Amino acid sequence: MARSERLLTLLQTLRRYRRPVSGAVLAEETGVSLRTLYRDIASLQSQGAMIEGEPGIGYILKPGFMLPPMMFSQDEIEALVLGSRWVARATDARLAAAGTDALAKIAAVLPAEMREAIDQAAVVVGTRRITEDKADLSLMRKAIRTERMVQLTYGDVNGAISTRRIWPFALGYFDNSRIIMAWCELRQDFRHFRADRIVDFAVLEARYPRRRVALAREWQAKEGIAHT
Amino acid sequence: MARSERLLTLLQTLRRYRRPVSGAVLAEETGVSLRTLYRDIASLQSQGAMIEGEPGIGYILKPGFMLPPMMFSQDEIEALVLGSRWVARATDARLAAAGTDALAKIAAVLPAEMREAIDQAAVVVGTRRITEDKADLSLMRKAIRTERMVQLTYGDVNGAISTRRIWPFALGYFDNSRIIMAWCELRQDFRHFRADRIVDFAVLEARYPRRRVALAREWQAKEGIAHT
DNA sequence: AATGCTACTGCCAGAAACTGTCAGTAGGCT
DNA sequence: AGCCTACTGACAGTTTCTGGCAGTAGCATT
Repeated sequence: MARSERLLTLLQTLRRYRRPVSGAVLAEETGVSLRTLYRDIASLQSQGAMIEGEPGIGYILKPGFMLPPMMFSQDEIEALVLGSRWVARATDARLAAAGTDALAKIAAVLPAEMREAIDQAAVVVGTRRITEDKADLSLMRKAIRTERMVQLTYGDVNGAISTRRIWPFALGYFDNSRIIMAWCELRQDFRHFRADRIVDFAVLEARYPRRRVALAREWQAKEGIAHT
Repeated sequence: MARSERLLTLLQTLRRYRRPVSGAVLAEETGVSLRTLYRDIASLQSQGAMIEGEPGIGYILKPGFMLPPMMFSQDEIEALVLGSRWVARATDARLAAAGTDALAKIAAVLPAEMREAIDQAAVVVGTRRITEDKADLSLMRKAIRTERMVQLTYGDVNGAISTRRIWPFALGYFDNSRIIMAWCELRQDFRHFRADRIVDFAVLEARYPRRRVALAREWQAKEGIAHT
């Protein structure tokens, strides 16, 4: 197997394990000696892969993804730039920061002329400044990703405060507000919750009993709202 | 020089030339024999680089960019996905298609579990369906990129049709409309033009005498509208 | 039609890089 | 203290890469 392919295989193998893996195991799985494995790890790290190794423990890959080299057309780059810019402007603080970071990473590897074009791009996003949310939406996104139940304290239209347990499966970014879509245990039905009306919430340890994707599909069928 | 670095150098060299370059020239610039250069070209092509070679002509790199391998965090991937999705939904047809393509390319190289998460992502974009434009905005974007003058036939608020020559330097995507920002020769000042009020336009061969970036900066200073 | 320039492929020997083995240092866990 | 682990250096064998050569074929100009 060619070296470059082997490195991708190694990365894939590392991803499979959630706990630290010893170099010996990785070496056997990729069919290579331990010495070479150490060299491969070093090679991946020098290319930006976030692999951490500790003596007595093993290797672990920080969550995230390594993209192999790929080609984007001018339009595609422009779309990525514009999209990231919109994210940076119209979503919650943490996701916005991630959008800015991603943009910076891409800009760093583009030729100088194109980098300048990005800094002062031909495409501009104009959106009303979004309303601020008290709730930490990055936490909510994590709950959605990991399919965790959420204990929600919510103020409805009339200002009445209620507490309920929900199964959040999607987060919608609309022109001027963020909406959490969830199954509501209280109502035994799908409910939408505006982020700016959330008084407080806590992510519970318990996973909800259904798959997020299935919930989203069912909701889509019921509500008939396009969301692609 | 390591092979992988050399390939990136070759790509960079290819970008510098706008006309077809012979393999011999490229071989000398990258400090390698002609035979090896042919191998390098083949290697780049197999990695997705859009390099075209014709006997008797030379090599030419189609516009676009090759991203080297790089690492994105979970949040950054999510930001890119959400951004592309917004682009696919809220901009003109061609840019929207580019956004979808870029998303597909990224999805194709992510591990299966993550691909599924993208298909039915935890983040959803909700935007009012945009109004349709008669004008082909991809042409306008190209005019902006190449700093070409544009002959514009425009209907103003009162429905009065006028024709003027403008120097377009930016395209803004707002909640419900697209706005072309330009220097207007008729008024000798900056003007905004709503895309849905454009009756017709033609990209002229003549380049306008100022740099797009400079115009954008000046406009920004004058209007004081944040656009980052 | 002829000539010159070019892309592209196969072959082979020398050069370079990679790989495995061995030995040794150092940090974390029980 | 003992075990597991990451990590580094040295060296020989192996593999891959590279350059030169020869040959085929497409494009443009004369």
